[in-house]
Amino acid sequence: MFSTKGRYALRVMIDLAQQHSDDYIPLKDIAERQDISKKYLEIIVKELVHGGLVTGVSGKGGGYKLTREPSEYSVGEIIELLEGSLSPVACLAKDANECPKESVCHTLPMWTEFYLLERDFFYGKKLSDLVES
Amino acid sequence: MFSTKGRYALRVMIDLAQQHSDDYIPLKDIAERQDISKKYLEIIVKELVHGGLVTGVSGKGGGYKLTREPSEYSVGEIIELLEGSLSPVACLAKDANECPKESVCHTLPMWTEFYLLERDFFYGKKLSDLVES
DNA sequence: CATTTACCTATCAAGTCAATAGGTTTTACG
DNA sequence: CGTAAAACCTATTGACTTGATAGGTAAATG
Repeated sequence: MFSTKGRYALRVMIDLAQQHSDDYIPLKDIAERQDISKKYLEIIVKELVHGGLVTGVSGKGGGYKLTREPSEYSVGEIIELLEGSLSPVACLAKDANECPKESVCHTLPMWTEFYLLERDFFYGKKLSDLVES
Repeated sequence: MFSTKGRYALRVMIDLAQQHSDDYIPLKDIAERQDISKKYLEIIVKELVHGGLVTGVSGKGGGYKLTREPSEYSVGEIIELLEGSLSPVACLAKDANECPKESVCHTLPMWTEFYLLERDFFYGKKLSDLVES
């Protein structure tokens, strides 16, 4: 199951996409609209900034803004940034050390197949798809 | 990510399927072959018994046995029994209380679509498919 | 009656989750 | 220059989950 980090990040991104204004949007406004603690959102938005998905500007009139068009974000990259990996099992995650039983594992082909399916699905979905619906 | 409970359960089921003997297989043997703590497997196998996927017999000569042919088990039911649900989000899980924002949720259709995809995948995969590979 | 096995209850250390708390720095505006 | 608004930063917390371990009881076989 996906945690709130990935799901809230998605909601923040959708919220920003819906404003289609060139202004910076204060986190306070997003938190109120989405009914999520602003303090908790800070943690999540920080990662979005570090990942280059949004830009933040301090001070009065500041806030956050998308760095690209909504159609240029995939849901997969947003979730993967916050959740770490979409992999169903640890041995397939990017930073995994190779499993010694890999060559005799009866389940690895299935996990790999599912992982590809999942990636195709979430990288195929664009942020703009969610805004419109 | 799936936890060890679901993954170990799958390995136990595969191990049992591979014995294709009509004898009961002691958990000790399975634990040694799979290199998993027998004590920990007890917890997992108990749930397989309660779910009716295997039968257990106590005493000398006892152990565990599948209740059906390997081709009659789907991977989905095994994982779902141990992991609780395949749902990517809490609001889609079986015992979920209805979300008040359901009607305005921009992500629910995507989660639902993914959930169906996932279920199709794991219920389509049979235990026999894993044993052969 | 001794051995082997499943079966049962409880406990535990470490980690993760979902926040909260309390600040500092940056910027715009009057 | 001062003040308000905003991002940004570090730390902490309580509850829960994970992945086991411990120590027994009950059942079946020879």
